[in-house]
Amino acid sequence: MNATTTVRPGRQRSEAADEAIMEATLSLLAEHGYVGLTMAAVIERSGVSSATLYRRYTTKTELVIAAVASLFPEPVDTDTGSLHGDLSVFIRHVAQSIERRNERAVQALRLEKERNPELDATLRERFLAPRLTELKAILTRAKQRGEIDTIPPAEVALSLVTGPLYHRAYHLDEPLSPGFVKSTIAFAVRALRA
Amino acid sequence: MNATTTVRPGRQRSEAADEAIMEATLSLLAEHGYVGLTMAAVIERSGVSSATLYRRYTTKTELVIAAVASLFPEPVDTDTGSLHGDLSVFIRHVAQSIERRNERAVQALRLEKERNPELDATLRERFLAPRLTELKAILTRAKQRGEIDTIPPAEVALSLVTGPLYHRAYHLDEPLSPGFVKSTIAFAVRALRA
DNA sequence: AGGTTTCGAAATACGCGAGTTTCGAAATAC
DNA sequence: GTATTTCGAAACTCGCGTATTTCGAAACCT
Repeated sequence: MNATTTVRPGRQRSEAADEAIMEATLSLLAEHGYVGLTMAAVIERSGVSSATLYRRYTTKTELVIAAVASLFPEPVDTDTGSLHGDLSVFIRHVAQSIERRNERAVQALRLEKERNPELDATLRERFLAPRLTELKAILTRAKQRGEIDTIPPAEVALSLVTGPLYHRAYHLDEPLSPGFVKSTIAFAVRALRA
Repeated sequence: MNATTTVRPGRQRSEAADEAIMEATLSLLAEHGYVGLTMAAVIERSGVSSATLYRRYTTKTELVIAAVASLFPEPVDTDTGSLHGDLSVFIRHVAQSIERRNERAVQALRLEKERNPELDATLRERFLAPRLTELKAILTRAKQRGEIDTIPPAEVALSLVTGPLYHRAYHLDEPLSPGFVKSTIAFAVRALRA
């Protein structure tokens, strides 16, 4: 009924092309970063023609923002009844996300955020906000159960809890093995029980 | 006496130009990343002519590797007599390094490491190795004092101890305030006293 | 002093990436 | 069926980045 769903005459836009473009953009971002991403590479990998790509996104910036905005972090239910259980689910979820492609694509946009406020806002909304909300809920429940005395700022807690995962993956280039994830969980629980 | 110190006839290479090139390269790396770094920008910011730059480094890769290799992490004496004291010095040192330019330049090379083994090796040797050595010494002393039972792998400990700092600086874009650094130190001490 | 090298300034060749356009074929609303 | 729109393929313009070269001036070893 509204403007976006109005059916236009003529041939309809291929949904397969849409998905192929997003897929190619995200994987190329993860591999080569924002500056290293080329429209030509997107065209080649997606198998789409240049006319098709440019009719949807006239600039590279537009394309990247659309690709990032298409990402929805899968929601998680972390309410297990204990701080250790909640953090365990939360940390494993983040670890899985890091080892997939999306998080690498996001990470590759770090320098670009400073130059592109819209990109920065999109990233915060899609990735940071959900994590902060979830962690805040975990801390609130722990407080109610008496497992922690005071609730630290969610942003501080997020850095303490997930920082080690990113460091191992991106600085050391080591896999997030089950053993390492377990260590991270144990340390996070001890840290928050101040 | 050896080949590198042989005095050549004619005008000597300007040491000021050497430093200006390294300085410009590192700051531009931190700002724009490897792909975003251009020889023209190095020439402009360093105030050096293109002939001067290219006589020293014929390719961009060569220039970047030289710039990274020119970095010497300032050594720190972390031996204070207690685990808390040692980690306090260590973590503050890393935090300062992150807020300076060099660490940002190194971070910007993350994607490039995968394509350039020589760069990867240089980075590990200059940045990772000294940190691991220092942390290992801290852990060994703590073990001898009986402050910890077992010595964890140095790489695991490094991620747990410094990961939060990088996360806050690079993911949240928040400053490493004294309060946050203090939290990180407290977290690390509690974590290692398993 | 003479020969050698580096210096800054500038011009140049060359390739690559962004963005546009043209073309004929295919799909679809009406 | 007809008009409209999208499709892939391909050619094209334009600017920018890499790398090279030329030139005269300046610095420096012997």
